[in-house]
This record gives sequence, C-alpha cells and structure tokens, in this order.
Amino acid sequence: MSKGACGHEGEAAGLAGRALDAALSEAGVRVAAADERLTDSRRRVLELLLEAGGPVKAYDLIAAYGQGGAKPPTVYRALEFLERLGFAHRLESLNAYVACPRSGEVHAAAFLICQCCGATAEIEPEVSAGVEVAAEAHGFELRGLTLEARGLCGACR
Amino acid sequence: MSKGACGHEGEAAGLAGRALDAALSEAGVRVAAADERLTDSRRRVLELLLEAGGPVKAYDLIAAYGQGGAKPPTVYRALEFLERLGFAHRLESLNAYVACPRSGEVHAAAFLICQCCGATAEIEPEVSAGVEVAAEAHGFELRGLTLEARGLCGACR
DNA sequence: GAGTCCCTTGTTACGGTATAACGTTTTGGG
DNA sequence: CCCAAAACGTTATACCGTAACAAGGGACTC
Ligand SMILES: [Zn+2]
Ligand SMILES: [Zn+2]
Ligand SMILES: [Zn+2]
Ligand SMILES: [Zn+2]
Repeated sequence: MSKGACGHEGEAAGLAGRALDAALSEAGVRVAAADERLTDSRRRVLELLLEAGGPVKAYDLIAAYGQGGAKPPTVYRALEFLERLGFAHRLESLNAYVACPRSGEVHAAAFLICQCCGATAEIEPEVSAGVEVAAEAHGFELRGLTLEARGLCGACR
Repeated sequence: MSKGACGHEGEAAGLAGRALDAALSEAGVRVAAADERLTDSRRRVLELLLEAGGPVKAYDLIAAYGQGGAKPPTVYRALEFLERLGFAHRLESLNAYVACPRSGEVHAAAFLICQCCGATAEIEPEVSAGVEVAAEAHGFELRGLTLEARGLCGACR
C-alpha cells in the first residue's frame, strides 16, 4: 500500500469483509447519534480509508472511488466531514488522510510516521499536557493539536 | 501581514533596518561556521522571512523577491536550505514558512497558531519528552517532530 | 593554466493538492 | 404541500511543489 522509500513495503493491515462491515455499521450508528447523515459518498470514502489501513492520498481516493468515479470536491467534502466527526485525521506532513482507529470521539491526534515504509501509528497525545501549559503561559486558548513524529518504525530499523 | 479571519489584523513585528542587518550578518557567520554558503537567493529569502516576522507563503516570497523576481525552484531551494540549517521552519498546517527566532541550532519546533489573526509563537517543545516515551514503547526511532497547536492568541480572545 | 569535481543556479515544464462558484437535488419540518 | 437547510454534481481554476536538464563558478589538483 505505502511506497517503501528504502525497500520495505509497509503492509498496513486494513479491514475487510466482516470487520469492515461492522466498522461501517458502527459508524452509521455514531453518525446518527450525532444527528448527522452518513451519505453514500461519506460512507464510501470511509470504507476506502478503512480498507487501506494506512494513510491515503486524496487523489488516490478519487481514483479508487469507482463506479463512475468521483470528482475532487466530492471526496474533499467527505474527508472534511469524516474529520469533523472524528472518523479520520489529516496527516499534514504527508498531505494524506487516515482512518482513526479510535473511532469513538473527536480528539487530538498524534502520529508516529515511518520515513521508510510509510506506516503510521496513532498514539495517545499525553503530550498535550505540556502544550497546554505552554499555551496557558502565552495566554493562548488551545483548540486543536497536530503532532507528527517522523522516524523509523520497528520493522525498518 | 496575516489575513485577519475574524477582523483582527495580526501585526507581526518583523525586523527592519539595523536589527535586520544584524540578524543577516549573524546568519552569515553561522553559515560559514557550518561550512556552507549564504548565497544571494538564500540571503534574500531569509531577509524576507525576517522582515515579515510571521508565516509567509512560498508564492508570496516568490512575488516579493523583487529585481526580476524569482522562479519557484529558486525560492524552494532557499527554503530547504534555511530549514536544514535551522534558520526557518515550515508550518505544515498552513503551507507556510517562518523564520526561527532561535536562530541558533537545528531543533524540533513547536508552534501556537492563532486561527483568527494568523500570528504564530514558537514555543519550546518540552513535550518531546512525552513523545520519546511513546516512540520507545512502539520500537520507533524518533528523528523529527512537528507540533502545531491551533487556537486563539491573547489579543484575539 | 587546464582539467576536474561538486555545489549552486536558471529555466521550462509539469504534476499533485485543494477550492471557488453555481446550479440542482435531497431532506426533514411546519 | 411548501420551504429552508444541507448535501451533491460539475466546471473550472487557483495554489503548492518538483522533475529534469543545461549552465555557471569556486576549489583543488596536476
Ligand atoms: Zn484518532
Ligand atoms: Zn517502516
Ligand atoms: Zn525554531
Ligand atoms: Zn490572534
């Protein structure tokens, strides 16, 4: 899935079959609970992200959308929605999007990104505690956080 | 300088005159110490970043370059150089570049970014300690860090 | 000085990323 | 049913960044 920058391949384990259906079904419930709608395009983009199991570029989603394809605005709108509801995150340093494994609530995300195989791991940003202190000291009202660490994953070291 | 998303203007205090000359001169010393060259285009881009005193888009640098202008590769090369030597940082979530106030050494940077006026503050990423722990736990070799916090600065609250 | 190497630059062209703008369709409530 | 809000389709365009290749220029050797 991900391009191996140093030869490794990065076998991101995406969802398929039963597990995928379950995840999508659960997403539907959560969306309804939030008084929003999981429309076809939103559901399809989420499905693609879950299948990939790793970061995906927006134009790869557009290409993979299938059945008549999708135009950029369709996919970007779906991504915006998924981010807003906490189903996906945008990886700023990669210009890519990834499904959130903790599809539970909206939350600040932190990632470890392998520079070799492209794999990513979403970690708990306990670090935000430190940022909150710094923000407070600057009179800054914290509303969101992007944390992306680059390096080498265990498999690529 | 920055576009005020909610009416405020964001008067980033950039360098000018004497202070600017001093900063550029010091940069020349540091570059020489690193056995590199502060060429005209690199110096010019650093000057523009220092004058701005805040985040600047690459194409704004290209437009402001002056005297015959500059083509994209010229400016992007200069930015890459300035980042490599620790004179500037890239703000991933803004697609913009900013001069580093601690033009001292290469270091991991962290930013508070005001969603209203566009002002940024570079803070000390003590947080990296927390990330190091998480990276270690995942068998991940940490090599770089991007931390960008969004919110409202003191003036905009 | 001529040759050579390596870094830096100039230039053209292109590919990848994202959004504006506008009209149409769907949805859900009164 | 009728309306307003939300979502969508479509076209076009703006913005961000890089590939590729030829050319300059300083440093070092012979
Ligand atoms: Zn998440
Ligand atoms: Zn890896
Ligand atoms: Zn810095
Ligand atoms: Zn502000």
